[in-house]
Amino acid sequence: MESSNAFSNGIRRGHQNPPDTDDAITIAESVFRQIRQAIVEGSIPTGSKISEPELAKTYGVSRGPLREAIGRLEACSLVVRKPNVGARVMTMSSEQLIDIYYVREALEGMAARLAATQMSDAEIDKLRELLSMHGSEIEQEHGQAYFQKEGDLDFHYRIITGSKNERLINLLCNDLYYQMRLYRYQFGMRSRRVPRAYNEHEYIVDAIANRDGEMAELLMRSHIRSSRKNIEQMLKERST
Amino acid sequence: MESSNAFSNGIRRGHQNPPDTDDAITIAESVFRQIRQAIVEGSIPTGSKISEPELAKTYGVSRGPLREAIGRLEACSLVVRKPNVGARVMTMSSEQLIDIYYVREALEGMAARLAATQMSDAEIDKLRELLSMHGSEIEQEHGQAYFQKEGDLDFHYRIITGSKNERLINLLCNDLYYQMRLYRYQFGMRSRRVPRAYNEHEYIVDAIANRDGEMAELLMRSHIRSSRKNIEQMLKERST
DNA sequence: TTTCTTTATATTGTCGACAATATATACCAA
DNA sequence: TTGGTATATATTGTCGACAATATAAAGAAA
Repeated sequence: MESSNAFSNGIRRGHQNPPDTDDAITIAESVFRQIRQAIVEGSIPTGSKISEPELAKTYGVSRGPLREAIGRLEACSLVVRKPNVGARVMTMSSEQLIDIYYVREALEGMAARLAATQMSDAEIDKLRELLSMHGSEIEQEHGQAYFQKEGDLDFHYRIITGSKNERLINLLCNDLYYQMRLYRYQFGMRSRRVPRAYNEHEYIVDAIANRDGEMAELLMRSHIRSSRKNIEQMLKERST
Repeated sequence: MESSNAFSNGIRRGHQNPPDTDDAITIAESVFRQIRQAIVEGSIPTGSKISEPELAKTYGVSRGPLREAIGRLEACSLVVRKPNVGARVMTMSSEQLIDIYYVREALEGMAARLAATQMSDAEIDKLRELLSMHGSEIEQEHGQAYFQKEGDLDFHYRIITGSKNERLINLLCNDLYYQMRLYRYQFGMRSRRVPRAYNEHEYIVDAIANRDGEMAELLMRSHIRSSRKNIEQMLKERST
């Protein structure tokens, strides 16, 4: 089930969506998105082999565009390919997961810093709206659902795009965040820090609203660092 | 002319090079590297169209592997592709260049922080050697050559790999740094801050040797920020 | 039985040809 | 001449078939 946020088709070009003309959809691109979705949802389990003839039949396409799709999946690290052997859906080791958190800390910290100067007042207002909506959802469902779903990602997504830094946006939204979603499926762990995380979100928005980039970066980094430590703790408990 | 540093064939997998077995080279991969080299060197000028039939003839391969190569070039943003139209070698706008510097500031700052705890004493020693070698080169040639060549990149490269963070390494060394090299060709601007940059490098190594990650990150970020401001200044002067 | 070699099978990599789309040229009307 | 339409050309996207490589199965030697 495709969620309603903006992850679905990646990022458009540039800062403002220009007249959405002529982004013709090719078969390769289409099957790429389908497979990506299947991987992130877990329909194609992690570690499983990507058989070209099999998938070609499944999606009713030739091997040509399929291989191109696999190439793109490899580019965003969702599959790993060995020459003359084939491609497998990535499996994230604990170390790799932690690695990603460090990258996120650096990148999203910068995004928050830039967002503090680049986001329009209107965007900030909308972000506040989103957050308060999340707040009431959490009260209703005792915080279970929100972070399970894509709500948390939605918040981060807004700030990332708010940075208006094309490269930053592409890196985070087209690569890392799909891997994060895959990991959520693979590890299937629930966050125990929903209320704290929500509060941290609020502080971050405050800093951005105050146009305090330095503070926004600090808070975002701390926020992601806490997530990482939470994960590390869980991994430790799990391994004993 | 391929320089002798390790950029040539990207990054191996993992932290230590495992027995270099079975990384069979496919035609697509081979032509990918050739074209990438040509783009970075300027043999294929920025903005020019990538004609599939033409390049296929040039490199003596079929369009199949060539298209795969182009796909990989697109993945690291060296070419930009429009469906049903074709691919062009990327042209970096000033804004895009600045965008990259922000990403580098975040990522390499984190790399320096991690390197301070992850690099072995031996690695740090070697880094010091490299740096002092650079120092004497600068004295000899009055600082002209060093940063023109890949020496500067070499230094940064060491620290990035020193982070031992696979994801970080891939992002920086496989994507961003090729684009930096392309930009150096496209803009063709010489740095006026060679002596200062060299000193900054020394401070960074000191911080790493002291195992002071916090400081290393601060210094690296400051170092890259200065580069960015230098570029911004040049761009301003150039535009008037 | 185990281990190595050899054969058979399947999958990936590569190629050339065809279809679909976009660009360039020629033509006509105003 | 200018503008628009229609044709012609070239390029990209897609397909099916063949070659090269790896994996699985079968057989031989210890």
